[in-house]
Amino acid sequence: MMKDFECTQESYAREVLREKGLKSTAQRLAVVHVLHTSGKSLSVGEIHNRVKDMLGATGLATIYRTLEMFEELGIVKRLHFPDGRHGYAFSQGEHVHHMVCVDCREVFDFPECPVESFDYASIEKQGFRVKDHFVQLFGQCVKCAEAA
Amino acid sequence: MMKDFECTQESYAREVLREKGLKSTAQRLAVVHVLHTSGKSLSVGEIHNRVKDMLGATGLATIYRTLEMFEELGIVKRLHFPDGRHGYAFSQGEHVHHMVCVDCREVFDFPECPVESFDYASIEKQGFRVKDHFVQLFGQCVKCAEAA
DNA sequence: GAGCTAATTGAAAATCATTCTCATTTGATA
DNA sequence: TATCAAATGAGAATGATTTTCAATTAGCTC
Repeated sequence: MMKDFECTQESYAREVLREKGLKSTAQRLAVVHVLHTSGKSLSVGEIHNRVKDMLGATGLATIYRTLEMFEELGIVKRLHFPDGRHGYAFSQGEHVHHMVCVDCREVFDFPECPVESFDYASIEKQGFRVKDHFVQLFGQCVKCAEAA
Repeated sequence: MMKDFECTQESYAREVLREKGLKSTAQRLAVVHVLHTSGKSLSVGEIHNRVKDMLGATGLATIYRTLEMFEELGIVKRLHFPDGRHGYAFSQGEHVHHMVCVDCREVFDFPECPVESFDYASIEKQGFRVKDHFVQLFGQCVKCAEAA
């Protein structure tokens, strides 16, 4: 039970989990595997289904718990879609932002942060202290552009 | 029934509604009023409560319908919070982004768009055509910084 | 101002998403 | 391999959102 599908991403997750004294369960590694190999962002339900394909019966609550934990650990990133839905994508801890194809939901990284270089002067003048930011691009990927 | 609380923002909303052939109902104008005067982003439930204070019994579904419609019309903007919740803020159609105080949820605009000036070259090279973006800053406003 | 009509609403049910509870199982360590 | 806290599964509970449909109303027209 477990292994078979081990790869760099799972090792990375194992490492982060160990550091925090958390257990590397089959379910948790399966979530990493599913998100990493899918290449696109997935909804909670999709993740649940794919994990069930790998492991058999798996509680939905476990998926929720795992995703919440992984987000805090920086292993996954929650994405918001224009239609109000959201999904999760694998993310190896670094500061990257994502572009999402609105058609196929595939996720692409762009490591240059558009906000990083932005001059906060006018904002800080109002006394607002910026602590974090959320940036996400929407568009259409090559494949979907061609298909259209 | 209606009026009393008419102001520039309501007029603006009326105008947008008329242009689209939609009706300016008391409920719709109340949503505009509530969002505009609150100055901060509100959850659907908060909006519902405040509208009920103004108008008496009002269906929650109407609030949902109104917010969805207003978002399409550019009258309100949906904001996402780090904890997964979301809220709505008044927005007069222009392209602005928002900073949200994570403590009091007050919303501040910043009209300069950090992404606008960003060089998409490396992205477009991948064939990805950027169509829209979502940018939101999180931080702490003066009042909350002082209170802490 | 009254009448007409399509758009809008309220209320409750239905659906969908998320969290909680608790008995059972399992990973990590010794 | 025995131990035990951590993690899981199943389903109930909660919360958010959408749908349905009969009743109401805004925006005409006269």
